[in-house]
Amino acid sequence: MSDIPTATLGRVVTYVRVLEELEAQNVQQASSGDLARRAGVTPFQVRKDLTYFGRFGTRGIGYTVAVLRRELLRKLGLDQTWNVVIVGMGRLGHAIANYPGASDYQFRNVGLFDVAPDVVGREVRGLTIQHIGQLGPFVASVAGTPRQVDLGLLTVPAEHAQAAAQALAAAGVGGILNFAPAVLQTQDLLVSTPTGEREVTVENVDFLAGMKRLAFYMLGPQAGPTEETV
Amino acid sequence: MSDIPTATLGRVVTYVRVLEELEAQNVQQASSGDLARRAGVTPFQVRKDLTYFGRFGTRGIGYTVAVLRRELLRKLGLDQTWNVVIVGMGRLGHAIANYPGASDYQFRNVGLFDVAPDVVGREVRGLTIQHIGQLGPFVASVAGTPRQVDLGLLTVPAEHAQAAAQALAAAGVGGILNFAPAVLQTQDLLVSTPTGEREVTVENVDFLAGMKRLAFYMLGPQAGPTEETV
DNA sequence: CATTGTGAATCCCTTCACAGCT
DNA sequence: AGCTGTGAAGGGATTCACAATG
Repeated sequence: MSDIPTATLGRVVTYVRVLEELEAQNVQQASSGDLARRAGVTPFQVRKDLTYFGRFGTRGIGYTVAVLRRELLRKLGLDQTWNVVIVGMGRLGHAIANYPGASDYQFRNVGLFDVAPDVVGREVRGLTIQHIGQLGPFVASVAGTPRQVDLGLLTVPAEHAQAAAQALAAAGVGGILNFAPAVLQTQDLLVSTPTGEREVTVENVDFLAGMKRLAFYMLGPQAGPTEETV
Repeated sequence: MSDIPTATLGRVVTYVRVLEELEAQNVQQASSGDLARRAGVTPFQVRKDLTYFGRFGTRGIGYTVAVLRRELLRKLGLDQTWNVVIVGMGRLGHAIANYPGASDYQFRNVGLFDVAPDVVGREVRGLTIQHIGQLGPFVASVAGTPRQVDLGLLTVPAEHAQAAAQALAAAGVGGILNFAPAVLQTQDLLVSTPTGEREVTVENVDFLAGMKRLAFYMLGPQAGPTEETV
């Protein structure tokens, strides 16, 4: 399934967002050029990217916004519900737990975890923050598909990221979105699946790195590339 | 200056972090293999990436941690102070304003902005949140180098991102770190420099997109690539 | 003798031109 | 006539092999 270039995957996620904007504006048809302009890429790129997922357009006309959106959501797995836990309920964890739009797209917070005694027990959006030690038993107790808890958001300080990731993998969480400025050593992060063990999948979101890249561009005489997605 | 591949730039920022970890552990020498392991890349990649910035190693020995770190920081512009404003003081803006480690690396918050009357006037870490209308006059009043305010962090809702970005560019802020799930149309975002006008430089940090990519990988039978940096 | 620095080879992604539909 | 879908060309980035060197 994953012979899709990761760059393409990132852009297709953007196209879905653009399609939603168009739908909200009651636009029914859109050409690759329309999508390209709004997504900040070339029409060639849009068409090529879409071919990885299927054939959705009508020659001479373009794409039907609602159809393309629905199809892409399905192919991306965003038409189903994904259970999410957050590990690390500091300010960032709180911000994300409360983020509007995270509940769109079927991402459902089902558990919040931390180690600090003064944080554990507090309630956020109807969920009680649990101690990280409860992660394993909690995941085992959740009913869901395809696994019980699909994604873990890691919002702990960098020095605890590896240990927390280990706890997530051990609990059976298959994908980690890592907000900590640290490189997770995935060879240690094994998660068991029906077909055996595999390394956990990690995506990093590092805004400090983004600031540093920006700073570097600011150095240049005529400053670097415009628009660069992390 | 910027004939450096953006992929390389992203990794070099990671190498700096790795070098800091090593320095904290009192490690004095490190080979490309050592760095590679900790950064999650190949030794080839480390060496090739470093050649874009200069020659730092000793054949047969490796790199001197302190020297390589210092040199890279200098080349990346991270040995100087960068003035930062945050536009959008919701939960995310607050989390970032309070983020520990953002003050390392010479990123200094100098101004906080929002539109909501109940937010304007509040104090965060010694800074009073100002109304977005004050952005222009405020930037003009700041003394700094190379420009007065170097970076703007955009943490407003997606539907206001373009307008807020416009305000930042008009005020003379040359680089924007965009946290909103929206594609900024940079052709409208012109900032004046000593050598004329140029488009503002934008980096996007989109954690919702990261979750969606992860969800897609979770679909695959044996799940996609491990470690993928946004 | 271990490790760097780097041209050359390879691979992958982007760009393009155009054939194929509607 | 217009726009999609795609094989082929082109360009970058990664990988590699090895010469250079403390």
